[in-house]
Amino acid sequence: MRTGSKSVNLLESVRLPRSRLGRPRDERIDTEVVSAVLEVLKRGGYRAVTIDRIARRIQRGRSSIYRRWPSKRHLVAYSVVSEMGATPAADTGALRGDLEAVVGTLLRAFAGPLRQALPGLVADMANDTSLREAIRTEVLATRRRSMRQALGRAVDRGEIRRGFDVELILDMLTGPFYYRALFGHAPISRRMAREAVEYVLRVVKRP
Amino acid sequence: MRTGSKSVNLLESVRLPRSRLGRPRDERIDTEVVSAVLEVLKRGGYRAVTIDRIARRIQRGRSSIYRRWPSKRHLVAYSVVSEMGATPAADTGALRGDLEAVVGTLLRAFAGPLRQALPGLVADMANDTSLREAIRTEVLATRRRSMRQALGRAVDRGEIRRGFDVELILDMLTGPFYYRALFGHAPISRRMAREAVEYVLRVVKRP
Amino acid sequence: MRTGSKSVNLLESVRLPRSRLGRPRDERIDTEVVSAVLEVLKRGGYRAVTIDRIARRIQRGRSSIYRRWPSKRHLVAYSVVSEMGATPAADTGALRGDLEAVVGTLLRAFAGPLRQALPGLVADMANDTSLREAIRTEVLATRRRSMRQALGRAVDRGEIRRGFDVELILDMLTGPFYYRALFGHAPISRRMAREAVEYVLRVVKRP
Amino acid sequence: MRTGSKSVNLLESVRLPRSRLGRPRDERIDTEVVSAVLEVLKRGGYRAVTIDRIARRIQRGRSSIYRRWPSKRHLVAYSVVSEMGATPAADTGALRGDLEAVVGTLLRAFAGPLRQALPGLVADMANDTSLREAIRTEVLATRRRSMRQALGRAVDRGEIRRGFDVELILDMLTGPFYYRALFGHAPISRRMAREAVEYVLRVVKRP
DNA sequence: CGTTAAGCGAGACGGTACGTCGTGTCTTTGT
DNA sequence: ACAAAGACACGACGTACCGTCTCGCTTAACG
Repeated sequence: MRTGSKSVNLLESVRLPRSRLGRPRDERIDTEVVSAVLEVLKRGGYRAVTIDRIARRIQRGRSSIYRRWPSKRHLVAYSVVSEMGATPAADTGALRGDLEAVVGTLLRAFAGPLRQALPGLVADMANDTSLREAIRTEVLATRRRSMRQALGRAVDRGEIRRGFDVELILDMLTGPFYYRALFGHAPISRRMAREAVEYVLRVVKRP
Repeated sequence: MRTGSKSVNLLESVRLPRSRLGRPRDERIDTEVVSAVLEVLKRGGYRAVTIDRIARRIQRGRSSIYRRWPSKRHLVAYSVVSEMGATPAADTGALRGDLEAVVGTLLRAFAGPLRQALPGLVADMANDTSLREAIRTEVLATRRRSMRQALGRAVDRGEIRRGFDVELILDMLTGPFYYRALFGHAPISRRMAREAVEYVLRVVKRP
Repeated sequence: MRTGSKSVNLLESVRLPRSRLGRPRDERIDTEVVSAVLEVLKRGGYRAVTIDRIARRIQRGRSSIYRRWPSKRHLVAYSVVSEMGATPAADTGALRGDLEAVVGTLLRAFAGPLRQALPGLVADMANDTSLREAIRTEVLATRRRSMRQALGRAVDRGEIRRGFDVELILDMLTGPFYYRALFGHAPISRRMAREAVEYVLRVVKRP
Repeated sequence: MRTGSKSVNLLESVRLPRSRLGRPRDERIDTEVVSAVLEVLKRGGYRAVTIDRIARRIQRGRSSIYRRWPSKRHLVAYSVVSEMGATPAADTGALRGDLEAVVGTLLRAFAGPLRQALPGLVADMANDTSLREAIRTEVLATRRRSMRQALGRAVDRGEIRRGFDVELILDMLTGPFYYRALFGHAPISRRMAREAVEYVLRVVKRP
């Protein structure tokens, strides 16, 4: 966010330079809004997040929110993303370590408000292609890229075999987290995370 | 559905005997509603499904819908479930065959209107505990139970090892389907289904 | 009511002979319905009178009501009328006595459930010409006719002058009762009734 | 209406100064709504007045109506009242003149849409105490007060006797108008209005 | 140092879906 | 036939959000 004109980008590493003219934006509002969203999300779920409610909660005008995010769904997406941090990756030297870092991030993410927000976001993604793209490219893609690189390094090190379906491996590692978060049929636990890494390693290990 | 009073149950294996009193429900309406929902779902997604639109489409009163399902989300859930059929399983004699039957069902399911409905349903589940329970117990649980049994049989036959995390295995097999359906970052293909079975077998095969 | 086919007549002095075929109507239902209506009327006003509520209250089917009265408004009209009795009049030999008899009836009428029913009935009359006619001819007309006759007798006796606007006199005598009943700006009391007669006599007395 | 928050007051002699904050209400909508209501009232009666119909007719949102009036009945009441104008009275120097002014107003009122609206309003008044009070105090009370004053002046001038029941006299003068409007058993004519005044004068004239 | 462009708060506005309720009719089985 | 129960079509109600808009006021940087 934080652009001159509203943007579909969820994250922005660099603050886009805006016009110097006029009253400058109150930077505090950005933070206030996001944390209000996360709070409400945690307590009432996606449905409880109402632009009006958020605005009243932080004693600001609704327009101050709409000036920064083009719609409720973008706001929520941004809030969630900024909470869980986009940064995954790490190069520990061994595949197991790299994968454990990844599931560690997921573990933390699904403990927070993401869990509450996910269902609603997923629904909105279905109706808003731009949001879908944004989340796909700005959130998922980053993680997946770094996971793909970790697998690549392991192949190069001769740690694992080659020729497996990389994308599917990624999905088998992380899919269960999303799946459980959405349907809640089983807990997302540290133990489960450990096992998931174990099983994936078993699939790709040299024959 | 199809009970005397509105029910939270999504499916009913046995037609509950309803009171003989009064004008009997017009069975056709049930079907008409469900297929209208599926059609609209396919063409416009979850948001396009409106009780009013459905009613007008089939030339019925809105009350006839509300008499059968307590809310829109229950209606959609029921429609989708009845479309994909709750029936999973099969005992082919070999684990590979059993698992292939399972992913085959998923493959077909995510080709139909389920894909359109899933995001919206998932969101509603988050806001409606009763719906969540209903889907969990009436849809997921059935599938998972039969998968669990298939694994059990394979263990008994000595086909695979024991001591793995059954639930996680189930999630690693089916999770990727839901995950891809929701985020659309990769296609749900026959090939992918085949590989998924392959990888799972690799995890549970005897050492 | 109590006709073979539903009728618009509110009152029926003579029981119309109905077909002997089939199961005979349960006469008790007539009474039960009417008293239920009057009760509900008294406690909740016109709006509280719901065909469904009445039926449930007396443990009968709604159709048993619709079989007897063509609509809610006819039912209410009938109930009210049958409660206050259509009979006005009397020939006491002196105008004052005759008029006092009339206002006495009104006094009693507006003490009962009529008061609760009147506003709603009045509204329905505006949308249902047949009801309007029915009430006009079967309720008002009777009273007015007898009042007119009382005035005629007084003229003949030389008790009062002639040449006044009879209809207006009737309205000035009874209008205030309805007016007060509808708007409630002043009480309908015994004293007020007495004065009304007094003033009317003053208008028509010989010069 | 026209207050900051929705009000039960039907009329406001003085425009209450509303908050300067926020986008100001579009004053045109007030007028548009009211005249649409009056039109519909005239052509279809009370039942034809539907918030939705009114909104569509003037090409506005329904919320713009609900923002101004808490319910349909309040809207209709306001519309009717604002049409007939609350102001009666006048001091012509002679009682006859004053009373003629009063009945003149009534005559005009019952020629307009009031006649169509009255029955429905009367019914709603029975179910909504606040509306009842509003109409009583803001419409009837004003008229009656000025009539009472006219009678007082006449007494002071020695034009008429004292000791009569003022309230009843008011009801005998105006009651017949409402009575006839509601039941339609006799026309509301100029001649009838003239006679009514005549008769009332006869009642209160000095002995 | 005043102009000026933008931020800000409040709230009106047009839309759209929701779920409820009441009406009067229709359709069963049972009596 | 009537009785009881309840399904059915219809349509209004009032509520809740959404995202846009329009005010008056405030705040800096620019000129």
